[in-house]
Amino acid sequence: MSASSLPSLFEALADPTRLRLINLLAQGEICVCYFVAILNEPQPKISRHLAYLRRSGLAATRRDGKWIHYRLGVPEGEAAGRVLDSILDTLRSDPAMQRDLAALENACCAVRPPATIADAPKPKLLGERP
Amino acid sequence: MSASSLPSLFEALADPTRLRLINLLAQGEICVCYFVAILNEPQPKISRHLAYLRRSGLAATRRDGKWIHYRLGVPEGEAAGRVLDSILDTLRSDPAMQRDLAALENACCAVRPPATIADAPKPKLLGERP
DNA sequence: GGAAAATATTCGCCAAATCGCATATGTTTC
DNA sequence: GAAACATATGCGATTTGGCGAATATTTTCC
Repeated sequence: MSASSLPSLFEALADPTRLRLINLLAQGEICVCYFVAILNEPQPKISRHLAYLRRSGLAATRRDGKWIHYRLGVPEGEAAGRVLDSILDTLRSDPAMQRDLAALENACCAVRPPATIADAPKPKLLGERP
Repeated sequence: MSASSLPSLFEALADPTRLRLINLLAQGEICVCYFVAILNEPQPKISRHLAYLRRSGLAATRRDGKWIHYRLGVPEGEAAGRVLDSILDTLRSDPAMQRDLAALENACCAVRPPATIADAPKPKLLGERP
């Protein structure tokens, strides 16, 4: 990654909604309806911010029937990876972000998940204990 | 630093001119005319971006007669410090940024410095060999 | 094939950021 | 105190970004 691409990386990070999305994406592969349910924001808003992340190379998608799963797309370059890692670290240390992560865990493993994500495919979280 | 302040941190970093300024500021305390000379941009543009950095807490100033010296103002919070450190690291690894640093060294130690900074106070660079 | 569900996109509007240019402010010097 | 210098700020124009509301697209299900 050349420094000429750093400004656009930071533009992508300069929005509270996108930071929340990135924080969740760090957990693994998650489908859109989960973001809508957890952030509790209008679906078009979520979709626009996810599209922004995809355009900026920070996210990638996989279609699965009518669902679309998002995952982190790490920007190329070792140094950029370190930047992103420390950012993810910083996010994890924030209470509001921890609340989002807890809500994700909750939605994943709930016996009776909320109606909006009732039959959505479960996220594939990284580093899970089997 | 709470995550609610992260977006504004990233907004501050989301500009090529400000990244160049930050890269130079990482070297120590530098007065404005050096930035103007090294970046080779209009003085009001430099001044506005420096003011932006100051407002966002990333820079602090010290008046010295008619000159004003800028230095990095590290944002509070251990995690944010790590973010900033890795960003500075990334900047250092970029060729264009390295050119700026070389130009700074050059301007500092030149026998005949360019007229625009001829009698400006020399920057106080950190970690210099005495 | 038509309804329903999941996701994406368009549109109009408003707030904010950047820029170039001109000008103001503060400081020194003679 | 007036001129010269270093730095900051105001202004108008342009661009960009985010939002809500409505709508389009793609896929499944019956």
